[in-house]
Amino acid sequence: MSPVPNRKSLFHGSLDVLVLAILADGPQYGYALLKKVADAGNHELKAGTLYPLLHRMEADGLITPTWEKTTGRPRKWYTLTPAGQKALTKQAADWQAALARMQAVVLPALRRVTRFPDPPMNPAAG
Amino acid sequence: MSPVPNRKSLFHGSLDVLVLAILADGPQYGYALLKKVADAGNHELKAGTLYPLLHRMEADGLITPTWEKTTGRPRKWYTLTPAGQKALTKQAADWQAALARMQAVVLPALRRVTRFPDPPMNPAAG
DNA sequence: GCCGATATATTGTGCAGCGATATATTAATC
DNA sequence: GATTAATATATCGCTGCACAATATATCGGC
Repeated sequence: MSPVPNRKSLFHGSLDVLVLAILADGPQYGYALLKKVADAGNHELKAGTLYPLLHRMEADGLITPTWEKTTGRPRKWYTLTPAGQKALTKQAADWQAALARMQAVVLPALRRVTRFPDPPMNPAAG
Repeated sequence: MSPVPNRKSLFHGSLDVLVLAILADGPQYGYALLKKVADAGNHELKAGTLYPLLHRMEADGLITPTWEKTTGRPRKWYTLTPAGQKALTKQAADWQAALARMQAVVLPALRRVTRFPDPPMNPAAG
């Protein structure tokens, strides 16, 4: 296990959930993940972000690597372990809960502001 | 304006959206925000996080302060400016979009993993 | 006088995410 | 055969968010 992370921020670790979720669909190698996430229109995942993240997840036993020798540079395929599936279940559920609470505040506010974009200065106008 | 922030991470700035959204409902002072967020079951907002955040938003002209002299320590009420409303509109909309893309990946994966929590080792069982 | 609650604020630290860079392999282009 | 581009993994240093710790101020209750 890597040292206890300080992931306290509201949606810190959402990248972990994203990667775990993709791997739940089947093994992937890093470069393919980069392209996949970029193509899906999701927040562009950078190589300098992904590879350390994969190493962390591997160190935590959530994913396990297999080298594939193809033409060109060899690919490192990552497979979700049972521990990884468990982590995905928990983290994704936590994420859903946090999301719901967040949405309960944001959606009404968004509606309110969208409906009244620039409230009049004149109190008689209300 | 403060120098261009490096807010690139997936849901970085979600705290900003949360605070802006609450302020869209009416002016609040810092300590009340702390209690409000904690009571709402949302990720507990810490004083060491909130006050610098409020100062940043004030410096960016998104909110404007008014001191209230009450019994006890004076309160600093923050009101959403028109610029703040505009920022909320945009940031919350961006947030919704990012969310939808994220959910499109996470929800199916969560269902899949929940339905097959521990796939059998025996290939003949498939 | 002291403690606890209320209330704002600053300082130092940990670390996630990123830009920049390095490295390896192959195919295409010059 | 040198150069470029695409594929593919990896590391290092920087920035800035969020937090713990701490300081400060005012009031009420003991």
